[in-house]
Amino acid sequence: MESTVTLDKVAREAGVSSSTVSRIINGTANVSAVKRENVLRIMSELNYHPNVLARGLASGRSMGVGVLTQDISSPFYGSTLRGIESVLQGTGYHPIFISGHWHVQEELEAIDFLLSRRVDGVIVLGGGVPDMRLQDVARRLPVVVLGRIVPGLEDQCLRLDNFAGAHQATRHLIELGHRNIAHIAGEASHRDAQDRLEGYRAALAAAKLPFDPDMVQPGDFHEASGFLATTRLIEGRTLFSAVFAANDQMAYGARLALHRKGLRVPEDVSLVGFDDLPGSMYTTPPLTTVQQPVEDMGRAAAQTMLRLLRGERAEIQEKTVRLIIRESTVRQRSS
Amino acid sequence: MESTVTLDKVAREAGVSSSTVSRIINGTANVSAVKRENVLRIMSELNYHPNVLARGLASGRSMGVGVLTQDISSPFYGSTLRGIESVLQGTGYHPIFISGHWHVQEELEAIDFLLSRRVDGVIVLGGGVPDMRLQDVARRLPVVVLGRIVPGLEDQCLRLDNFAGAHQATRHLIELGHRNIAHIAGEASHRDAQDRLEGYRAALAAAKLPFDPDMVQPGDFHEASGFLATTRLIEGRTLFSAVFAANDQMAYGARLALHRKGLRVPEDVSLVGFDDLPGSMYTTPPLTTVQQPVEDMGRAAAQTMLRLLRGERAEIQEKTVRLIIRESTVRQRSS
DNA sequence: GCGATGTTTGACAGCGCTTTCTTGAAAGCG
DNA sequence: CGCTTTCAAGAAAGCGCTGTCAAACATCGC
Repeated sequence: MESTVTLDKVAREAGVSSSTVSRIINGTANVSAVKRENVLRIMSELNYHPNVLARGLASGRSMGVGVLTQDISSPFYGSTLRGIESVLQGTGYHPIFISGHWHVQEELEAIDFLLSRRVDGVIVLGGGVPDMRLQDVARRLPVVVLGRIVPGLEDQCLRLDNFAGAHQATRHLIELGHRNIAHIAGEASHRDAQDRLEGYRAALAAAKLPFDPDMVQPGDFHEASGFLATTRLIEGRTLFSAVFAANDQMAYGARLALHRKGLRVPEDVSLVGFDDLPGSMYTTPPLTTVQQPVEDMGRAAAQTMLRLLRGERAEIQEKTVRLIIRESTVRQRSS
Repeated sequence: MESTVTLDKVAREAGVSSSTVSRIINGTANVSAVKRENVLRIMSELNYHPNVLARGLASGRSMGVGVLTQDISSPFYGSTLRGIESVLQGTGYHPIFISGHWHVQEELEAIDFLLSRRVDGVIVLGGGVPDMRLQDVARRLPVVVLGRIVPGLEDQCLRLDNFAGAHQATRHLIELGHRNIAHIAGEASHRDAQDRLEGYRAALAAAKLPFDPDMVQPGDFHEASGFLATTRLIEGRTLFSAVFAANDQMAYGARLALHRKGLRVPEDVSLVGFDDLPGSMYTTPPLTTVQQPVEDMGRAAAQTMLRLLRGERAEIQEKTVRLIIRESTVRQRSS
């Protein structure tokens, strides 16, 4: 095994000083064409790859962007990560992903980890890290936050209008003639879940429909909870002709519960989700849902981060949600 | 903003040398209890966090494990990453994920990237990096490979028996009385896809059923290709009562195509997938599929990596696939 | 042809940590 | 009591790179 090739070795081999090689690599200053050619040739001959650690230590910039996500395997966050990755690609910066699993303690540790890793910036996806901690971190390096608004960092936060999305979804059902619309709520402690519930209630109110607490079943954003919630709904005494689930995963669960009970979608019950996961286009029937441009948001976050890293002002443009009407919703049969 | 707290600062504050502080942090040598207490106290008072870059540079170990995946947002790889993450958690090592997108060139660059990042080990998930390159890398640092067998590195490779899985899946359909079983193949260049096709053929042969090339439709492991393949199948002249898709995502697509054409699953057509993605339990009907213990494999890979990093021998235990019979397959009605 | 600019290049001091080597003190021994 | 052994603790030399500074060299105008 050849011992590691260092910049010094390249310099010696090329008969120039290490500074010169460094300059060639970084384009920090002019270097005569002859030397440049020569050094570049030797670099590739020796298969030289700069030591990122040393570079980071010397320059103070690690070229890493910390990304605090919640669950790397979640379809929802996955798309966002992909968006971030694709923007950072080729910029010299690299994302470092770490998951908090919706666990404040873990998230805090993750942030410490990223800081000790000397990342140049941090992108935070949702989660429950106290605002104060984020403000703190933001004082030291660029921070971009997705999915929540941190006071004082408004310019670097991107949040979707969950309220509007839920409102649209519910109104869509109302316009189709549904009067008894159930809602499967998300994890009650999540801001997103609260907003979606509010959107649902507001849409009912706007249509002068009564709000029935029994029509709202708690869930936790996972399939199983959607299944259970729907089962409770069916077995309960209240009648419903439509279900609005606070996210697609719970809508999947609901779909199965309805199927189990012999209820057809959309003939017997209309179903709407939220998120527009990649798979929602391929459920049977394809799911009507509120599209969150997740990958887009990831891209926007990364772009904003790049701007901040360049010392420019953050300039994060609002993303809007959009109801995607597919085949899980249909006009209520006049009964 | 307080300037960064360095080890030296802690040492000065505590009235000891930096060596001593280092020793306390790393437990490299004995330090009198009094000093230790004092230093630890000061460390937390100053909120000191070691600079990982400097540490890596000095010690030669970055405490990072490179993970070359293909698509960070894929449900399949996502679970594996999660497994890796969970095992590494708390060991001091940290995964650094990078995606190759099934693009040899990108994968090669990703490996270079990881090496320049001075990771202490590399876990490779499938992909098309030439064996030679991996053998090369393995000469320099621990390598664990999932999803393929690299000659010379057999001990550090973990591959599932795709052939057996496909064989089981197909046999299951045959045992249910199906005689005309179609197959939606995966990306032809993937070893996994080839093996699954072989398993399918072998099962047919074992049952003395004829192999009809028209019954095999090409796909690319994504939903859309499953949809298209199935549409072709339905519109083609060959009759079939069951479909075995080379992965779950294509099975989802197939499911929808059948639905569109008014064919019911499983009443009219039985459907089997491969992978057992988290969502497959919640499709309608729940999908019969071959379970790959993906998260498990991720864990196994990470554990093996840890062993290698400790200088122990790799000892990667075989994982087996298992057919999960759910509700998308049913006995062929005697016609 | 000479001083005044401007540009390329090398020497060298860190970046924050680990680790070897050394020292000094305490402990052990006959 | 004088010696060796043991062990905690400090000094100092890097790890591989960047970036400042100043020297060296080339270019130009008059």
